[in-house]
Amino acid sequence: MIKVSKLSDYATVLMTVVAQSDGQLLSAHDLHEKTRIPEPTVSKVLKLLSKAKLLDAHRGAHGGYALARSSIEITVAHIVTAIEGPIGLTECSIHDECCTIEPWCGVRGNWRLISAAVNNALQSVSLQQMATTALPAQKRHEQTLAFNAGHAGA
Amino acid sequence: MIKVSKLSDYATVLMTVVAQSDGQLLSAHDLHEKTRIPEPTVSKVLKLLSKAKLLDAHRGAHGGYALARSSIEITVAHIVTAIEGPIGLTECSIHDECCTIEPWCGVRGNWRLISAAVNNALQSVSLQQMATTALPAQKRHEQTLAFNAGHAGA
DNA sequence: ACAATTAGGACCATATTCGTACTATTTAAC
DNA sequence: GTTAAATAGTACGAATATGGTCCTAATTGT
Repeated sequence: MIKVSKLSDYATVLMTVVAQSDGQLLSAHDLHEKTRIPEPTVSKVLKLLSKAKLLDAHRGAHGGYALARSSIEITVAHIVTAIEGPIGLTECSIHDECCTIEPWCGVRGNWRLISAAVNNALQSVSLQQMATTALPAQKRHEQTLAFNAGHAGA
Repeated sequence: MIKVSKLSDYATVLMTVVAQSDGQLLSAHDLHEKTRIPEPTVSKVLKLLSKAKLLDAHRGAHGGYALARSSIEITVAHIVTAIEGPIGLTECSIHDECCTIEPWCGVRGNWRLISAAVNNALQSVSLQQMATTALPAQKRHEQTLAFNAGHAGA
């Protein structure tokens, strides 16, 4: 199975919750309580998201995290990249270093193109869309709901 | 980095070579020589591809493998699925079993949609396209070259 | 000053992946 | 019929990646 790491998955959950908090600061502890993700792990993920400038961190008493940009401008691709680094399906899609079979390999160019297509798929979903469809129904209908239209054709 | 396993990568290389052999049987040993992938590993991958009915296996002396279907009908998605099982970016995209945070998780539906989009990207590239663009230039121009047009918009 | 909070590492247990090896089965050629 | 060449299936070990935890330092509101 092609998969994103568990940490990336957690990251989307956490970002979604932050996006739903209307700019209020949420600490690692708060987010642990809301998501039940183990607290040290929450902390680790938040640090990575902050380092990638997707979250603003506020230290000290009553500190916490908030979105660094509007949820419309943040995509799933940003989140995954923050945790795992550049998106590519094979090593050679990202680095030029040859693998051991490189001189006999004719498919490298193809993998680069496929990786780009996957990247597009992830870029086509914004955090706002994630946060909206993750909301209970009564809140959801108040917001734009272009999710399916947005990426069904990808 | 989101990635397919090395074995899946090998599988695309091997399938590409088989596709370029005009229906002639190729043994695991032949393919090892053409690709420099370690022979036991070649053998393992071929078994998986055969089990998935992407290759026909012929046992016995002068046996080997050939495509089970036309290279137009085989996609990268088929190959990756043969090696790694169903394509999904998170566990919950494929299985309904809840993960530990399931009751607090609002993003599962979104991951299913994103996984479907990625799946589409992989389905949009046929083995024929891989094999064609992987060929040396003089052979390549004799064949259809719709690769870029085929998935650039995905 | 103190308490609450993030920053940045280091660390370990576990799971996964990759490559290999072994045995059984099938089939063509002689 | 015997032999050689090939795949089928399974099991296994080493290397690697991942997930989760913990510790110390730095920052900031009360």
